[in-house]
Amino acid sequence: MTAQKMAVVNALRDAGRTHPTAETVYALAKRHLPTIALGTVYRNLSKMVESGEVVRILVPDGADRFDADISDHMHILCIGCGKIYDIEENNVKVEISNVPEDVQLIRFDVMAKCLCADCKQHGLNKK
Amino acid sequence: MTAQKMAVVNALRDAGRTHPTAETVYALAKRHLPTIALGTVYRNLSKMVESGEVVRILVPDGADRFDADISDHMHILCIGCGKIYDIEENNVKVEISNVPEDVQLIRFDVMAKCLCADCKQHGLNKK
DNA sequence: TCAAGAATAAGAATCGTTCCTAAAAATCAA
DNA sequence: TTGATTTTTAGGAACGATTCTTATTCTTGA
Repeated sequence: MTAQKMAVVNALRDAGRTHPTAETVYALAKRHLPTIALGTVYRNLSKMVESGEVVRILVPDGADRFDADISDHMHILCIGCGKIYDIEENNVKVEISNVPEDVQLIRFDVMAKCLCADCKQHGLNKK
Repeated sequence: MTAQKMAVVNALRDAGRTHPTAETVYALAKRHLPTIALGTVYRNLSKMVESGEVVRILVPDGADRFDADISDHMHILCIGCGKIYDIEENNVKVEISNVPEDVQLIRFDVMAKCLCADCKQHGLNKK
């Protein structure tokens, strides 16, 4: 646990449920450790994703987002404003049948798209 | 329907079920129209995605893939070799419950990850 | 205490993709 | 048909996100 990794961990904590991009994590981490480099943030985030401490969320036409909440849950992306919302795992059911038996399924990523309440009311916000 | 779009359409037909990247479509399109430019391929693909003639498949850590088969089906990505396999729609079931009613769900993308038969037998191939 | 390995800062390089510009082609109006 | 307007294109520069390189700074432990 280096000071840099600690800064990334703290940044993710500070980000709360906002599903920040690497760039945002970098900005937050700098408050804890002003000398930290963007590359270091990317490297630590990637390692943490690999080790399962953090989840990487792929976004169409945008930078990856990161989630320190590794409890089982999935995400909905608002196509209006780009915000990502959480959905508890037990509210999502995915079933795939008739998969050839020599193919080993590893896992599913479900990304739902939505218009959030704000965007429905006030029209698409940026992005 | 310009000659360039025709070349892209033919390239996609040539690609069959291989879920090609834009770069691959470009290579195939060149056989039909050697002077076509990469930017033109990207532009035509994007238009066709927008108009619903073609499906864009997002891949973690890699270039987008394109699928001229717009029948309802989903995809599994082999994390060993990067190949994408089709799953018929009626073999996939996704359900999301307890979505706040002021949030309007648009659609789901399910990307499953697997180890395909080849990679299970012969170990991870590249990528 | 020193050597060997791991992690870092800084910025260059890379990759996939989009944008820009000038030229060519298609469309339309009279 | 002719000219004007619009659309599309080729080619390559530019871009954003991410990874890589290099030289330097920590760790670690014999």
